[in-house]
Amino acid sequence: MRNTRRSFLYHDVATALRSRIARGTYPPGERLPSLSELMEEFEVSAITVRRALTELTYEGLIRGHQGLGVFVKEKPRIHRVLAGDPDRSIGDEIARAGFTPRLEEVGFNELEADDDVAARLRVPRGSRLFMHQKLTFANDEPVALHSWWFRPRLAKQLRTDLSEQFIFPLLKKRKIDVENLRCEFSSTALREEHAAHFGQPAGSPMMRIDYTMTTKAGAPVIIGQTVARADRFTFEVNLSQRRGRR
Amino acid sequence: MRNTRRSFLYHDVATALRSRIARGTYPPGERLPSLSELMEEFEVSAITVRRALTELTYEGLIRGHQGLGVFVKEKPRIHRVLAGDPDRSIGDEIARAGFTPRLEEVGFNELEADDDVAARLRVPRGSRLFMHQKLTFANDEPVALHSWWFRPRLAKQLRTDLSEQFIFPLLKKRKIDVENLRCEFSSTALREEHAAHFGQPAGSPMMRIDYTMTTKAGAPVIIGQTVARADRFTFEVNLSQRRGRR
DNA sequence: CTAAATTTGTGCGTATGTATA
DNA sequence: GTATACATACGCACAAATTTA
Repeated sequence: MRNTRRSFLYHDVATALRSRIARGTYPPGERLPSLSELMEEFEVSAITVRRALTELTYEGLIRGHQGLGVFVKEKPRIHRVLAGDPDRSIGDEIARAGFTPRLEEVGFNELEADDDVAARLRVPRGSRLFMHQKLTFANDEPVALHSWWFRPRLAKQLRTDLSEQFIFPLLKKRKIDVENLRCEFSSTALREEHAAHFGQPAGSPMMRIDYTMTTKAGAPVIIGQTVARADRFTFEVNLSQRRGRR
Repeated sequence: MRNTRRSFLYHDVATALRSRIARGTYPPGERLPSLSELMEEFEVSAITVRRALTELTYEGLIRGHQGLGVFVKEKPRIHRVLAGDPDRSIGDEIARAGFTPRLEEVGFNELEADDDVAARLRVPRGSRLFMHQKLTFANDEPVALHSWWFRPRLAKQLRTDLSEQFIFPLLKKRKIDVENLRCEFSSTALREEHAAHFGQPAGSPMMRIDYTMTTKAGAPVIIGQTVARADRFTFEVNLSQRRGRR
């Protein structure tokens, strides 16, 4: 008798608020009624309203500020087209969404390949590699963290420009031709080690894209990863279907 | 003074549990200590443990069963390669992940195009269209909902096979050639109207892919959408970089 | 078959901390 | 300093699902 899903209070409240946001009763940027007002209106306790608000926060619909109130989030997403025009960078796309883009190098480190990276780059475990990490901001809010792993030679070749340029335009400029780009999209929770960069609690919903750039022969050249705030991004790819690419 | 992030109890508990799961102290499939045991160990109240568990549930790490306990989720993801080999369907990929795939038609309806669909298919608002919806299961658990919108003519042509076949192999069989496939990846919360299909609460983290199939000239032929459980899927695409595709 | 025990899940009342106006 | 409002945390009660006696 699993279908007799009785309803729960917090769920009803969350649903009601969701629909008000969707239909514009609470438009983007506006403040929601206070906790105590919502308690009165729905005739429930604080913890029930709280739980409903927590859910909507996870969904990226609202954001609370202590002492101020809870606000409906502005919705424009950054629309990132992967492997599109290499002259159009993620910076341009952030600007198109109406935000001011900024770029900040987090680190450029030498390290030894762990199991995961070694397998993806097809180098022996423990090999010397370089990792480059960059944060992108939209209106001074960090929205995506990009990590790239290079073999030493390529790392030295690109080092100076990496801190100021995005990688796709850079590769084009340096005439390093990458024949194939494999992207793996998944959805994760913000990991503890990345939480500080985003100023958000570990566990926030994130999108993750793992990149593998390969030569024509299929040998991996560069691997990378983007961890982006799930509520701020849409990623687009265009696939042309000319004969089976296998 | 925003950097003096004092720590919170529920956060500390969540972090501790997360790391135990990560390092295998609680291996996949195993039961976590009960609420009251965790309360004792961490010397916190029930509500604090509860909130930590709620977070891990949102992250897809654990799953609770009333009367039984809380269990670490088995992690194999279904790895879906989009526009890869058209002979390999999502069913095969579910099987590869170690689950039994199943397919269930949810509906085939005539409807009038709303604003969103009309714009994407480039038909007048209110045009007659057909929508086809299918659920895919892995071990009898619904994991993805696929929706497709067709113009009437195409809908009639494909109708009979749609309930039993996946769309990519079907198009190949019928020699309907689609020159370009645009995929837009985003991350959303499970909507109220879809919650019943998945037997999960509205707001659960989902991945969403919007498809637009176009002819060489760029005219949209079929549009579709996949809503998939974020914790169960990885989507892969392969982009070859031969000359700027614009 | 029934009853008790265990365990998760929902909900209330209350207190305290902290950020903002 | 004061008022407001969100955020965290405690103790308690009860409902629902499962196992065990």
